[in-house]
Amino acid sequence: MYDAGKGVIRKAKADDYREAVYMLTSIIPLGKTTTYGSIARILGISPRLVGRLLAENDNPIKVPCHRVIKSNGDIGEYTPGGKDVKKKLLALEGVIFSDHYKVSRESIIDIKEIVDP
DNA sequence: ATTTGCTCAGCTC
DNA sequence: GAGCTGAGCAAAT
Repeated sequence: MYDAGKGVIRKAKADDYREAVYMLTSIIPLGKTTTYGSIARILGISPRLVGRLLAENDNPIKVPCHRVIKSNGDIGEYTPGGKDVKKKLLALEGVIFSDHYKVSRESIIDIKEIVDP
């Protein structure tokens, strides 16, 4: 982001991406999941960044980080409570699981399908 | 199915 | 200032 008027350049750091990541995460429909890679690709950042930002999210209510999983369908990590809680939450929302820690591919959608259907 | 290499902001030394 | 770490990804084996 740039603020040319003041000649101040705000570096595109985690703070700037944070908003975008949160927004994208919060628009994931109930019962569906997305991958870190999808988000990262839209924002033009690396997948690990997405995870790092979500890990530091200060608003778990508004940002359902549990709806973001790995691209291979496996659940990533989950700071508040661990994977078990994450899986439980997802299952409760209607996400289909093929294995104990793997989400069925049908419950995974690309974030792009949401922002640009 | 498993191993390997890549990525890049943040934290630590 | 240099190096390690990590809520991952993708390609090669």
